[in-house]
Amino acid sequence: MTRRYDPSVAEPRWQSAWTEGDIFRAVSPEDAGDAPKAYVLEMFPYPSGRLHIGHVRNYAMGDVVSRYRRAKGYNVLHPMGWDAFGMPAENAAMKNGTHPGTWTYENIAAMKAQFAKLGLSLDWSRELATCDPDYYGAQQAVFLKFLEHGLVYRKSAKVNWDPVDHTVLANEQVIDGKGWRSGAPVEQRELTQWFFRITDYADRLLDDLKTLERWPEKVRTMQANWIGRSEGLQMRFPFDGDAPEAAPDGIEIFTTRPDTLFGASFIALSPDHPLTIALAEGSDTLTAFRAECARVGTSEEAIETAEKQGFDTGLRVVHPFVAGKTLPVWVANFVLMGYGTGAIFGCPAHDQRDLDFARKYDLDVTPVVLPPEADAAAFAVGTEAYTGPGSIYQSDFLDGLSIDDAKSAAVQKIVGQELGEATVNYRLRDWGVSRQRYWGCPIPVIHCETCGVVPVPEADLPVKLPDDVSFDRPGNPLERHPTWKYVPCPVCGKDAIRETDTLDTFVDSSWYFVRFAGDKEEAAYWLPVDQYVGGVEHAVLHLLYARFFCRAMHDCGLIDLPGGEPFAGLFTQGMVTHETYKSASGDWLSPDEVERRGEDMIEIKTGEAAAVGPVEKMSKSKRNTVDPDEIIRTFGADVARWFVLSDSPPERDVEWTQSGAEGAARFVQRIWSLFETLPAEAKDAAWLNSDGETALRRTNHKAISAIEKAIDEFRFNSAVASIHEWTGRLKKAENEESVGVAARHEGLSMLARALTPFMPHLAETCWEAIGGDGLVSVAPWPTIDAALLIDDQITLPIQVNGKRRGEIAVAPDAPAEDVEAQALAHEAVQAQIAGKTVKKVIVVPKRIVNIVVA
RNA sequence: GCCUCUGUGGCGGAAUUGGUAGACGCGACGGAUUCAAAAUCCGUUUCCUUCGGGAGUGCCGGUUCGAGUCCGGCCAGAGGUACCA
Repeated sequence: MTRRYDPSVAEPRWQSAWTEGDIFRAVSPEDAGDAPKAYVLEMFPYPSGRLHIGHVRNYAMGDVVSRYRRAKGYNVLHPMGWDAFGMPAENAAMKNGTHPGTWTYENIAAMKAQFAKLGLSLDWSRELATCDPDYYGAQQAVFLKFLEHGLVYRKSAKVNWDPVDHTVLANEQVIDGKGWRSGAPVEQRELTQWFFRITDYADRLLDDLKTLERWPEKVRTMQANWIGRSEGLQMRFPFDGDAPEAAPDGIEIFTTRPDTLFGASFIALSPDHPLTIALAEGSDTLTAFRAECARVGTSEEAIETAEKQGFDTGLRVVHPFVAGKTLPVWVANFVLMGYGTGAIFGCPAHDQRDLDFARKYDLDVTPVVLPPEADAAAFAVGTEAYTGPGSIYQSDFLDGLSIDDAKSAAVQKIVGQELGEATVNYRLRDWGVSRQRYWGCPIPVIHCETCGVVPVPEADLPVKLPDDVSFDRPGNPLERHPTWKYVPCPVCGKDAIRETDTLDTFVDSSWYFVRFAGDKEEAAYWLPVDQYVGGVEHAVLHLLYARFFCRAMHDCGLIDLPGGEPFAGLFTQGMVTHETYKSASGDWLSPDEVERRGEDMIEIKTGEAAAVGPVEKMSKSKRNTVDPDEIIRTFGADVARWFVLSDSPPERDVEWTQSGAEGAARFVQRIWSLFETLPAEAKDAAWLNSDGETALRRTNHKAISAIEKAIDEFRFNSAVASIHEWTGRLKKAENEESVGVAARHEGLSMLARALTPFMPHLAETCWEAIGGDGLVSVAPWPTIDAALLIDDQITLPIQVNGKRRGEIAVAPDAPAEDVEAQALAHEAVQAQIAGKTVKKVIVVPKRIVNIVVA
């Protein structure tokens, strides 16, 4: 009779053994010998207070890689820390009156206790929290270095302003154009803010994407599109008649389609264009229009999805190519000031947005690109702009040219007329880092009336956040603190004012992995991160900022990372989702408030039927969250880890189900029963050299090979499937007389080691049971005997006209003629081809045979 | 709106470079064991079928001896959209 494996006993026991042995501490470069290094990192968590299953999935994946690399002989660095600044701490402070620091550090303690139960192979000796003055002080030093190197500057930029709460709102806090607390329509305000010159690096950030071979293609594409390099024409349209004072030389526009200049029917200015602002001073209606545009907030999504609105300024500009032709100048809400020059020319026939606008305001639509094969006399544009290929027509000197040739010709002409020149434009904007909030890294500068902006002297760093702040009213507590901001100017000694803005929390996360890696010298050894694992939601912002930051740090001499790439390998994992439930009265129910009875879902408390809703991302509001602690208490950490790695491919979402967790728990016992039933003498048993033994040994070695490949390719669900199949085979072998205990022992010894990255506690117990040496967590990965991976015979499917009709067994290296003959001789195949002519036989070695008949 | 991705049985999903669609797991059903149950073990499980076979990977079309995979066009969902992290 086997005794059950009890995770509640085994897991704490092994966790203590690992901690006592300090086995996950990274070995310093000088002690590492020949071992290659592997820096494995998961995106560090925001200390919200509780780990959720999504975290468990993220860290389980990183732990598989980390433990696997360790077993393969790598010197592994696998650290953990806390992305500890941010808005939720301030929101909690406003709601509960707790200090953001207290709230944050309590959350860190609670989450660290949860981490400990997961059995992760983390090196906690390098733990950091970004809200620790040690960390943000070092960050302030980096900021000042950037400032010194001209990578930081100040300019005016817009923020969402809540006119009732008198506070700046994050985009997230603007809901349908209204402040989330006050409900008041948001306004826009211009503030002087700090910016990082990320656009100076646009070309490098774009070009170097090519070198990131171990990044997902989609992330590289997203970043390339985000940077958005486009070659085009910057030109000006002089005014027809007197120019307004604000734009004496005309209106500068940027276009990527100079080939369609003959189709131009209007000029559109951004509501924030200097000319628009100047015109609004003398026009109440334009002022009102601008205010209307500001209502939607500052997010690109809101601006782009808002209904297209225009305002006719009454001004007209002259067309550069057509004598006597003039174009009206409009202000349009879809033109962004941040891109190009903040002004465009509209060619409705070949741009959908321009067309929608032109139809709404009854502006000319003149097609100038004729689709291939189209008839010039008949071609017309209705409600759909034509953006495809074709040749230029109705365009004087451009007639008959291809789009590309016409672009060059138009640019050349404009250059000749001294109206503009070819330019490269980026969608990427400089990174605004100023935040009007308390819980962030103070920007280490002082504003002096005499000396201007003065950096805080390095000896005075860190500029610490004051603790005595209040959150009883909205706004930045640093701004209204009685003393904090009043300091003498470091240069002249006169009264001066500290900067009260703090840095964007994306700055904190742009270099934490550098900090983990130690001082400049040690970081040069560890960097870049070999495998980074995190959510795909960070594909652009965080991952682009970190790439910029490392280049900037290298260029300032702060780190030694010539390529500038922080993450050599990247994996983006999917979310954990769960069914949602609603009670009869329509309230959200959590999974532990319902139970399944047959086909129906019942609310336990009331006994009433509960409605099962769609599977969605776990969220507090929908109450469809699952607490990892609860899972660990019930099933153990190994089950939680195993389940989140099991079913779905890591890059896709996985749905948490109770039955799936129960299945994983059963599997744990099944594995344990394999080890429990192996006789003690198996360790020293002799080989039988029987066919049965060879067959099992083939399975063992093939399984390890498949698992290795799956881990290398980040297909953990495939590794899990392989382990399932393998254990099924090992279970069968218990009752096969032709299989000796030596082969079973080999299999189990390999299995224990293969399980270690996934279920380390169970693996330790199993390893111990078969008399393994020391801790399996530090045991080397099994060695594969390549000879055992090759089969003598393989099964080949036979198709007739692409339909499978049978299969034959052949040697892997059988000549094609023999395979063909054997296939044609097959009984079922004969029946299919009887009375027909065999036109062709396709033999794909080791794959398939297809017989084509007529 | 724009960028990116995803879509395969009752469910999660598997399927080298285009080569046996449904591995593996969950659920369900049947059986063994048991006084009975739990646990465990074994088996069946894409759909239709006249049992020969036929259909089938979101929808429509194309390329190919052969398409889940490649191409064109749709539809639906997800992530991002620069102050959520």
